[in-house]
Amino acid sequence: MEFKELDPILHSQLRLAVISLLISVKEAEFTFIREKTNATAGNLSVQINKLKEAGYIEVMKQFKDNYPQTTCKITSAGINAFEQYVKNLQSYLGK
Amino acid sequence: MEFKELDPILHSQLRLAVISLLISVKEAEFTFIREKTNATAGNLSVQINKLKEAGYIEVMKQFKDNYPQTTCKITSAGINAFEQYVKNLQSYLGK
DNA sequence: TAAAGTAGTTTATAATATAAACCAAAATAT
DNA sequence: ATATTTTGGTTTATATTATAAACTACTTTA
Repeated sequence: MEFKELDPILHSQLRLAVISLLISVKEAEFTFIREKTNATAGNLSVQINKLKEAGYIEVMKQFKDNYPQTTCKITSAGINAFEQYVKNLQSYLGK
Repeated sequence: MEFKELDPILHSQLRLAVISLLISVKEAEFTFIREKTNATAGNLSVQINKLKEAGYIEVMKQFKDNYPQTTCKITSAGINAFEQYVKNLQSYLGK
């Protein structure tokens, strides 16, 4: 069995959680992601930016009820990267 | 679905590969692990030490045919940690 | 006996993760 | 009305990690 490369963008607990979440819900607000992942806002902000930079998510900023609102949505590149990551990870977990 | 904590000792590509390997072969020499993982010797040396420090592997040093020989063996704590890691990882990969 | 190879370790550096500090505005309490 | 707290973040500083480069110590081969 060969050990496959693990995409360093996804091989991070918080970024993996964010992508995992966005895979299931398609779209989510910053605060929702923060709650689900138990991350600090600062850390989440940084990691969301890296996922955006990588083209794995799309980030939309607007105002909702007077407050800023950041919404994230997974891209097809993000879905692909996640699927490949899971596949490659099998080489480390499998029998 | 809750995102479980991922043991930081195991959530590292190289260390995970080493443990994965040792789960399957029980005991392996440094050079064998190096070949299987395609790691540099320096990096492998450091990561093996961290796994030893964590009590996940046992490291034995001796001389074989005039050359130093480092042999690694997984401990029961290592097996447990790996199993828990895989289990927790499911919360990120699952449907 | 000089050069190249084996089997690593140590150290320096680059990349990452994380929390702390900060910012701007809105809501609330005094 | 104005001080305080809360919301929803971002930026920056720091600690941790991963990695490669340099080094050690010895052996084999030319």
